[in-house]
Amino acid sequence: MEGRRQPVGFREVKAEVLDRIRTKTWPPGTLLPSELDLAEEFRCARATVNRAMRELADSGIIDRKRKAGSRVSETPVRQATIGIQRIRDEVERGGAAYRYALVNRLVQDAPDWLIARLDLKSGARVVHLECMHYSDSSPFLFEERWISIDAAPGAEEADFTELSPNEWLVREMPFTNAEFTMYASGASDKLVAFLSVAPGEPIFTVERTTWIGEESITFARLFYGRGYRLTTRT
Amino acid sequence: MEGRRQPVGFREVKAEVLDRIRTKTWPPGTLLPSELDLAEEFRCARATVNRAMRELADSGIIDRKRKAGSRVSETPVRQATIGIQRIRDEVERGGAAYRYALVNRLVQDAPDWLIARLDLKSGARVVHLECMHYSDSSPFLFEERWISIDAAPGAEEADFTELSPNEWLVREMPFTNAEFTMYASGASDKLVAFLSVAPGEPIFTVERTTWIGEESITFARLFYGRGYRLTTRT
DNA sequence: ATACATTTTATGTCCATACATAAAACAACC
DNA sequence: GGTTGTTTTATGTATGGACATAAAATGTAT
Repeated sequence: MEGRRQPVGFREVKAEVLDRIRTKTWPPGTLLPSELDLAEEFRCARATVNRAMRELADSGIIDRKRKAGSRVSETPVRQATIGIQRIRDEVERGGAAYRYALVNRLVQDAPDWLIARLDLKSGARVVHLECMHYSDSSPFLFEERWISIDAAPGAEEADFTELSPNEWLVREMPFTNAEFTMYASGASDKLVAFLSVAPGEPIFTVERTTWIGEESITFARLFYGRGYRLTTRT
Repeated sequence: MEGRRQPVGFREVKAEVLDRIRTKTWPPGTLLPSELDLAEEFRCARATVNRAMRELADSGIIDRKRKAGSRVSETPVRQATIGIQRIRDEVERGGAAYRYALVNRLVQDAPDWLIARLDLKSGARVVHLECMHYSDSSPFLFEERWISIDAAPGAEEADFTELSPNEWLVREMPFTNAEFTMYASGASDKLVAFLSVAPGEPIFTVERTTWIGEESITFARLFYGRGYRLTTRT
């Protein structure tokens, strides 16, 4: 007879299931035991198994379907997460001092490509900004941004000389939804000047579109300085 | 008197809390009501509120601490997720035909930088591979890869002429942990030949280190062809 | 005042149960 | 055969209760 068992939590269940998958006790495609069976095996409540399995499903390791059960994913689509933070925080986390400078500010009619991208009304007006972010006085990134005045009326009054649009938006329109696109581009003449790079030099570039609910707020293109690397873990 | 209320689920709680944050009923920094209070307000169980709040915390919108309570995050670190899949699936998802070719295969002593990166024993042997992935016969990406023979003995026998190391690893060593680093690099002479690009042309590059548990398996450098874009949403 | 011990409290987790729901499996029918 | 309705079942979620735990707040002794 064993004594009092220590409580089995969802972490243990998750770890054990993951281990059986890794060691191919349950190879890809296997139909796993039902939550009820697993709960019985681990001597815990079904809710505990459910949470473990839900988290495994969230990270793409198993696929679940009502009635059909859970099976080990055959074509794994693993979810890697990137932590997106303010540019200031990104710089300061590296131990450097952050500095910001507004390069250009302009209120204009939204160009057609922007109307299409943000799904604006034709003739909508936007604030167009160009700014620099520095890390210890060396160029960190050049930012090109358009803000919809309809969606963010305050943007027309804000002058963005002290506060970067990045921080202004985080303060005024917090907790939006965003889409990020990353690619490599070659440095244009403008970037040569601002980022101190050679013409055509590879630039890590991020485009960011931001919505609040269904309404689009802003589109930004971020050109990172030489040597920038973005890291993430699964 | 109202009739029978419809059940309030964690989704509704989450949406309502999110809405109050967005509309600045609860601006950044606000200490939110306790789970018990929210459960009473929404007339649901605390577990329901707990799940809603846990998911908000997971996505970086609120910060939670025992006893201290939950507050709206002031310096939001939003989590964006990237779906990582097999290169074949990535190509085929774009509607193109996938083709793979092994360029070079070599068993060698691990170079020092790789020993450091994968934390290998000194003198460890690795399989070094170079391969091409095509999308509809146009170059999609050039892959440089090293696989630890200690961690994946089968790699010494596999010839990788038919099956790409990417797919071989997914099949043989599924469900590993990985770290991704993305940056922009300039095309080297080798890449000029394989990716049909100009010398120095900006190349979106990904480095991927993979572990199974604590043991590192493989390191890969992926050079994507012209025009590649990686997109993610929060 | 400072250091240490105690209480309080909000979150973290687990449990047993219940009912909802989607989808597979089956049966009945044409 | 094919179509349609019914049953079964595994997951999805809600509930109320319980105890664990971390950390803030408070009290106590030095």
